[in-house]
This record gives sequence, C-alpha cells and structure tokens, in this order.
Amino acid sequence: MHGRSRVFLLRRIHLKDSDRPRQLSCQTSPSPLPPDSNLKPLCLQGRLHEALLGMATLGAEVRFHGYDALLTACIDRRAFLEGQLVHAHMIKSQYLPSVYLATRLLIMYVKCDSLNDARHMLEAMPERNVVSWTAMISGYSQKGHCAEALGLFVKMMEAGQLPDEYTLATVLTSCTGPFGPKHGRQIHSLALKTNFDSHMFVGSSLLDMYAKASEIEDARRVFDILPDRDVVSCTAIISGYAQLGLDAEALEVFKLLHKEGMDCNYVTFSCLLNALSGLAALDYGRQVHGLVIRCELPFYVVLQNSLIDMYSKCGSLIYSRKIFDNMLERSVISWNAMLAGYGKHGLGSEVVRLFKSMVQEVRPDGVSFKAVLSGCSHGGLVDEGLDFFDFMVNDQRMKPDIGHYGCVIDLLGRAGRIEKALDLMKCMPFEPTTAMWGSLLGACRVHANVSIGEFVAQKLLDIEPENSGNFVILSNIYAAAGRWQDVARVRELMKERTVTKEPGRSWINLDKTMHTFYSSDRSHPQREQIYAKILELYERIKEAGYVPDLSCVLHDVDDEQKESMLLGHSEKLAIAFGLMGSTPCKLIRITKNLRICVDCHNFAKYVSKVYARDISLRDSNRFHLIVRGTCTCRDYW
DNA sequence: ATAGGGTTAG
Repeated sequence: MHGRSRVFLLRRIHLKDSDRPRQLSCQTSPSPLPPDSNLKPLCLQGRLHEALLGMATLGAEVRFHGYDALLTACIDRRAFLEGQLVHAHMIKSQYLPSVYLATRLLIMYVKCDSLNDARHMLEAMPERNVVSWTAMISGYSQKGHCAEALGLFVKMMEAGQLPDEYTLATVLTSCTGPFGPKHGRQIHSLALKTNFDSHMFVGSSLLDMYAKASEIEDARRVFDILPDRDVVSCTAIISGYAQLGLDAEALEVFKLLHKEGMDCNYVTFSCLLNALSGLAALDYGRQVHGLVIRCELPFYVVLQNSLIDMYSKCGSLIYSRKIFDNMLERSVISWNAMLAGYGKHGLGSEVVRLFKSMVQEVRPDGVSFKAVLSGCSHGGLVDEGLDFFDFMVNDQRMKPDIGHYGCVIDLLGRAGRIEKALDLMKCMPFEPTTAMWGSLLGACRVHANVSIGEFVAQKLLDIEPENSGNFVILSNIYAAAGRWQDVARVRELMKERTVTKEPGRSWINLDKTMHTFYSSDRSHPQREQIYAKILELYERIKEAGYVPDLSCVLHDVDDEQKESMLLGHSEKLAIAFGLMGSTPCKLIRITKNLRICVDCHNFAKYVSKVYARDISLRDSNRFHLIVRGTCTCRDYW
C-alpha cells in the first residue's frame, strides 16, 4: 500500500481511539434507558411511521439518538415529508441541534432534492463543519448547478474552512463548461498543496475533469501517478478517451488494464462498448459481450442499452433486437437506441412499427422523435415523418428543438420540396445550422436544383469556408448541369481559400485487426496487391457501365490524375482489401469517418453487382447496405 | 455523516 493511503487509515483509527474511553465508561456504570430509546429499533426495522408517532408522543423528551435514528431513516428512504416532521418537532420542542444533527438535517434535505431547504439550513447553522459544507456542495453538483457549487466552495474557503478529500472530489465534478478547466486547475493545485492529489476519489474526479475539458494528456498523467487504482478510476480513463472519440486509445488502455487484472462493472462495460461502437469493431464487441455474460452481473438497463447500441453501430441489428427483446425492463433510452439503429440502417417501416409499440409502454421523449424523424428520412418515408412531427407538436404538445427542425428540413429536402424547407428555416425559432444548409445542399444535388443549390452553397461557403465537402457538392451540382466553367470557378475558389479538412479515413476489421486506409495510402504492407486489386475491379466494373465521376475531385490536375486520385479514395482501398482478404460470400463491412463520396458509392454498387458481394458501408451519417448493386439509402444521403 | 466513472440523440 502507498504511504499516503496509510496516513488516511491512521487518521481514522486515531479518531476511533478517541471514542473508546467514553464507551468504556458507559459499560462500567450503566444508566437507565433514555426515554427515546425505542425509536432507534423501530427505525431500523423500517417502521418509520410508528417511530414518528413515538416521537410525537414523547414531545420534548426526544434526545440526540432518537433524532439521529429518525433522520437516518428519512435519508435512507428519501422521505421528505417525514424529514420535515422531524425538523418541525425539533423546533417545537425548542431542541437545539448539535452541529452533527443540524448537518444530518441538511443532508436529509439534500437527499430529498430540496436544495432550498438545505441552503436555509446551512445559512441558519451557527456553526458548520467540513461535512456540512461538502454535503451542500454535493447537492448543487448532483443537480448540475455548477456555478452554485463553485460559489459555495469559495465561500467555504473564505470562511476559513479547509476542504477535505470529500470536498475536493465533489467540487471537481462541477468544473465543467467553458470555465471548468480554469477552476479545475486551481482546485488541482489546492489538492497538491493539501496532499490529496493522489487520493483515489480525488484523482478520478481530477482525471475526469481534465478529460471533459478535452485535456486528455493531463487526465492520463493524473491516472498514471495514482498509487492505487480501482474500478472507478480505471473506468474514468477509458470513458475519458471514449468521450473524446479516441476509441482506439480507449480500447488500448482497457486491454492493458484488463491484462493487469482490473475489476469491471457495468459502467466499465458501457464505456468500453461505447468505444467499440465508434470503431464498428463487431468482433471485439462480441468478445466483450461474452465477458459481460461470464461476469454474471445482475441486470442493468444501462449496460443492455449499450449492447443494443454497440450491435447496431457494428452493423448487426439482429443482435440488437435480440438484446432488446430479452430485456427484463426497458428505459426510454432502450427504445431510442433501437429506433436509432433501425433508422441508421434505412429501415423506416421498422422504425414506425417499433414506435407504435413504444407509445403503448412509455412516453417518447425528444430523442425518440429525433430518432423517428431521422429514421423516416433515411427510410424514405417522407409523409409519415411529417405526420410524426405533427403528432409531436400538436398531440404530445412537445416543443421541437433545433435538432427536430433539422430532421424535418432533411425530410422536405428528400421529397424535393426544397422551397418548403427554405421557408421552414426562415420561420423556425432558431438560427439555421451548417448541418441544415448542408442537408439542403445535398437535396439540391439529388434533385438537380441548381439555382437554390448555388444560393445554399454560397451561405455555406460564408459560414464554413474551411469545409471542402461543400465545394465538392457545389461542383457536383454544376457538373450535373454541364456548367463546366462554373466547375472551374469553384476549383479556383477552393485554391484561394487553402482548404483543410479532416482527412478521409476508412477501415475494415479482418481477423481481429483493424486495417485503416487514408486517401492514396501506401502504408499498408499489402499495398501492391491492394492497388492491383483496385485496378482489376476498375476494369471489370467499367465493362458493366461504371463511369468515374471526376467532379468528385477538386484538385487542379488533368483528368488522368483525377482518375488516379479518385481510385485512391480510402473507401475503395478498404473495399479492395476486403475482397482480397475475406471468405467469399461474407458481407464486407467497412466504416468511414466522413460521409461517403458520390463516386465511391457508385463504385461500391458496381462492385457488389459484378462480384456478387454484399457490402455494408457505415459512414458518419448512416449505414449503406449494398446488395446486388442496390443500396438501402436509395442514393440519397 | 459528506465523495469519484455512466447508455440513446446531436
């Protein structure tokens, strides 16, 4: 055991020792039982109401131990009304509570979610200790009232009260949001001064604070110097990576800690599954599911929800549904995860069917409607989607947020009702987002609406000139209309505004290894075979009618170079590799970090037809399941 | 007495 932990232990032992003489003296000269001595056994047996009756009968004869037992029972059972009765009884009997009992009252109010009463209690206390302050700070933290929690912490310091490890662990959870890291670092230095920085609870709180502030290296540093680790601190670092989208790192650190024999609980697995969802790592997901089963954990809705989500994001909806059907109880999140799964796979009718059974059991929330609306959009159920929006607003009386409007704009665009979508954007109570303009631009491309497409693209280029995807789509629109001069103009524009974007990346999991490809990537050990395979595919699908869409390349090069750049797209590398490596007839599963490009989508369709192979392609937006040359997205995405 | 990690959607 680390030295500092031993110090904590000694402190506790020391406190216990100081209690001992009093207990001994009680034993040597037994006094008659106090009048309120029957309250405690009643409370311990869960007979709180009988104990309250006893309290009322005793009047002013209730003592410390009676009140303590009553308050403990109220705290355990979150019994607010009963707790208020105890408090009122104290006042009526003119009983002056000690700091301890007053703090117990405060804690009772905190646990019963009555922060105002708790705050009044704290203000009225003539004397406070570190527990009183911490309990109140904890109340604010847990309700998400970060500013109040931090403000009270400062007040505590000003009052001359030093924080202990409980206070620090608590107040750090309120260091979120824009000023979180600033306050968090100050509290970190305070923890260093008071030698609590490597306390396990303070440490996990610290590392989580850094992770939520995107300072993952600082989080890792805190984790690495912790003298002891437990489930929570290990889970916190895994979760930290996963929250920032560093899914591979989350998996790596889990593998490491698992080898070292870390404990896992349902939170650990939830975080880990979350990372595997991001990686679309079905093999690992199955393994972790197996691990979950072998751990024989009790039933946790949260964990089952994570499994549903993992299977659906790894492309295995059948397993998602199996988990969903076998659940002992479901939360609204279980339904939402299942709905979103069907939606991302383009199964609109399944979304509608599931939603209809959902409303029989639980009240859908805002997320449910987002899933249903986007599910209808991806599944091509335009009118159904609009009906659901109507149902949400007029029937359920729910206020749509900006995301719901985004879904409806997407729906209208898909139906080719582009003017209508523009109208909605003008009259909705939010500023249009780039995602909305982007969705509309996509609609203009599919429905060949050049004039609105130009207008929308201009908007987008003003708002986010750094996103080259917008230039590409605008160029697609011009190319489709045969306006080659405008294609050239867009290319010039792009050159002027040195466009940087997140590099496109596709990956495929084969034999429990993740093979990642970037555009024109030559780093794979089998690169020669992969490029040879691409050329082979290219020749054969050209015979079947594939024509490369050169407008997908915006670099100012000649057509021959464009062709070779197009063939180097990461999706194509992954497809070629998938065809080389996997067993015939097996579904080829590919994942991409951005949206799939028009040409790659077309390429995949031809390959699937000519080679009679099914291809599942998950892009940042949805799944494209391509079977015999037809995609579930119906060429709209 | 008071404390740390948490699933859907975006």
